[in-house]
Amino acid sequence: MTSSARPLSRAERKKQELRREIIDAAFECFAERGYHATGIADIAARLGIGHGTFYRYFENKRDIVDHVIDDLVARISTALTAENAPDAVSTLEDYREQTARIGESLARIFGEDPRVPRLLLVEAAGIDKAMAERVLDFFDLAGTLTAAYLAHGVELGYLRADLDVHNTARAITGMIMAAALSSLRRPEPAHQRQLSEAIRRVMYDGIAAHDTPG
Amino acid sequence: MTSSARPLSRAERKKQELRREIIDAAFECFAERGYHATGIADIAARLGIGHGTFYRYFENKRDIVDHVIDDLVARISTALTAENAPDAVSTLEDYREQTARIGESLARIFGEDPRVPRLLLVEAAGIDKAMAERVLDFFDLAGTLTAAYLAHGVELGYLRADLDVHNTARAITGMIMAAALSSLRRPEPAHQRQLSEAIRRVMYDGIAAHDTPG
Amino acid sequence: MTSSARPLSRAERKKQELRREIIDAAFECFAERGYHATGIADIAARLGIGHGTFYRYFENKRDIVDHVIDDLVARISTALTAENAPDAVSTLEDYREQTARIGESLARIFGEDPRVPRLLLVEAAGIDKAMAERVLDFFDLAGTLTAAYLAHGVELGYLRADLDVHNTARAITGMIMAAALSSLRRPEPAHQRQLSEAIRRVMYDGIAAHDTPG
Amino acid sequence: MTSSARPLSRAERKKQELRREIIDAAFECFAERGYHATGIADIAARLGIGHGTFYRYFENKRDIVDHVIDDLVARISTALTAENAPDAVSTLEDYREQTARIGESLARIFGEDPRVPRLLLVEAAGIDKAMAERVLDFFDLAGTLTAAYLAHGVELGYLRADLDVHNTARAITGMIMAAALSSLRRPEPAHQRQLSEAIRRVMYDGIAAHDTPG
DNA sequence: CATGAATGAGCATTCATTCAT
DNA sequence: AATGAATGAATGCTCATTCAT
Repeated sequence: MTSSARPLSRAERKKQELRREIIDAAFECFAERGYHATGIADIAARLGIGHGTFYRYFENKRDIVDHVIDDLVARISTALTAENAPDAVSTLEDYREQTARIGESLARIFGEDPRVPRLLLVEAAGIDKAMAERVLDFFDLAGTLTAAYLAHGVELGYLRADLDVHNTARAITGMIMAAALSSLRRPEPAHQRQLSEAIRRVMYDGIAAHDTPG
Repeated sequence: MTSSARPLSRAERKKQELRREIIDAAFECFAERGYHATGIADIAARLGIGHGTFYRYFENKRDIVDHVIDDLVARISTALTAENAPDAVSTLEDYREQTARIGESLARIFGEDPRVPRLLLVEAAGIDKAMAERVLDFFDLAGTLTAAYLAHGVELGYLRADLDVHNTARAITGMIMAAALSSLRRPEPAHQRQLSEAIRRVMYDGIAAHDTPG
Repeated sequence: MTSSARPLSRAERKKQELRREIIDAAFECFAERGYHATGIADIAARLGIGHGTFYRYFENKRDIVDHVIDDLVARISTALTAENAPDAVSTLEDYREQTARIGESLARIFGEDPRVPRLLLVEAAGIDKAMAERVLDFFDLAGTLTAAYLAHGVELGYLRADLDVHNTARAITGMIMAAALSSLRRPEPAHQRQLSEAIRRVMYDGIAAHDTPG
Repeated sequence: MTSSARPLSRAERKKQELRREIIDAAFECFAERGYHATGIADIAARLGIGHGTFYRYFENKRDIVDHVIDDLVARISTALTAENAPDAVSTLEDYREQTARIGESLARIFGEDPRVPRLLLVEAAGIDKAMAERVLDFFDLAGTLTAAYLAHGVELGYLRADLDVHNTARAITGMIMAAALSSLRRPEPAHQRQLSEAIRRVMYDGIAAHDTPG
């Protein structure tokens, strides 16, 4: 899926390795100090390489941050699509379990390394116009994916027939975003679990008292 | 509330006026070009003043952006607390109306001038560590405010007794954030109204089909 | 002819003055060290100004060298056209005197400050493609000017009727160039005078022995 | 003339060959892009060799340009001295023919490949102080050679007895230089021939009308 | 008080050169 | 011998800030 030609020479492999390390170091720097406060020299110094070396692997400062974000988005996408497809479930019960699973996946990704949500939600949008667009694209993508899940549920009848699929998906994406942001200040798994549960309760039960269905 | 001594000399008043204009100009620049891409000269040029003058009113570039954000937060807070207090309602029906009212207020603020959500949600967090904290503070504040509404509803019995007030408030804040972000790309009032409605439907009815209470 | 509005404020005058000084300092640096070996810092240091100041007066390094060359060309043009017009003479005798005068003018310009021919003939062409073109333009211009003198002479009959005006002008320009170059190594006025005389002898008498008219 | 020991091993011969190719590639790069705009990598890339290899054959960038110029000067000298010696002629008629022959040789060299005059007259002098000196040396050399021809003619009586041999030689060199420069913009053989003819007419007939001997 | 000329710290980027493989 | 990955000195340029006028 990833590699095309197997026989990578040793040199080629080392090259790919360093490239990876530069992306990782850049990720760390950008997430910790912020994009604008990070110099190419900082990234290079973190790896103990000359800063000229950086330019053998990436065009310029703007180039690498794209790769860092690509990497993050890919990591998240992979984690999410791994075991959860929109059409993998057929009952509300299954769906609740699936959303719980997805929630856990997200919690793991964002919770394990707070730099992930920090870079994605705090730093990225402020880099420049183009990156802000990318971040908005990312939210749109998340909304579209979520909408697919919802549409499937409506089709199969376990979700409200009059559900505004796209806008509800946006609302849900917003709640996920809130959870990710909240993990920056309250990274404890317990808290994240509770927030995740509260989100699911809102989704399934709403907030109103039982005897007053609205 | 704001001013203490009334008798401002004419000079003093002009000074306050220019100060205001600088804040506004800075807001426009930061929102349009981004904080890092904006120079003090840009702000001054927009007003037709010398850029040295800027420094008679604000310490430095970092200083003014704080004031710009203060200003925004104050504007939003004012709009929200104007006619809506957490304890102003006592039935679910009233509460629905109140949330609708609040939603409209927010839609107006974010929808009227897309630079408001852009600066607050796109630019601000990436400025530096301190500003990122402020943005997170802002979200926490929004959550705390929302929590007060929810707590009032639980107390009066029109909201679920087992509602996780704080985390649900965070989730709701997230949905509002999503709406604000979405206004950047889909500023049409109709769309904003639909999204707002979808959010309220999630809050009151959840997403599940009626005959399957979960 | 030069200035349009008289009432230049004191500040404006100082600005023009510094601009002049920067051009002069750049001329000196470029002529002495060469364009590529000269840093903006060198130019600024020579004037005792901060190197940021440089950029208040000129776009970039490439910008100023254009102004330096403009300046040189203007200085030379002025000196040449001062008292010598192609149609100011009507006999060969007059023409010889005019060429002698022009030769002296050139000798003065190139001889007084060897950095002038050095920058123009040694440094300039190697700066980049665009400047090389400018230098060639300059030679073409010199050729065109010279051609005008020759054409006038042919018309009035004191120069050969079958003179290939344009190519002969190019040849003469070449001899002038040789004289300018030679002034770099043999700047003594006596030598320059002799070379100038030799050039004129070639022009008027050719090199062949009298009794063998070719 | 060039090699001392005959039996060059096969390896040795290949080495010499590559050395040649590097010089040629460097010549092309320097002439086309200019010395400063050419990187060692460009030269190596043109040959398809690693740019580390370059340093096995030449000390550094400055080193090779010396060799490139050496090569050019040698090529030109060879072409000129091939069949034309200062003392090979004894009449003005012969001399005219000889200068025509030399002119044709030069025209061929400069006209065949415009990169030759470009590198020699446009790029070289701007490289650095030392190279500028070399270029001036080259002109001096050309002048000295020409002076030898003239001296021979004076001695044999077919050139003016009062000819200022050295300075006239410089003037003639200047005309040749002008022709070479002109070939950059007007490379058509016809034009070059006309310019060449005009130069010879100046040399032999001067520019004055016949009946006015000056 | 307002101005904008002057400043220089700071940073991205290039490229000749070295050297381990 | 050939290679090209690594290096870091060098430099053009920006822009927030100061201060003399």
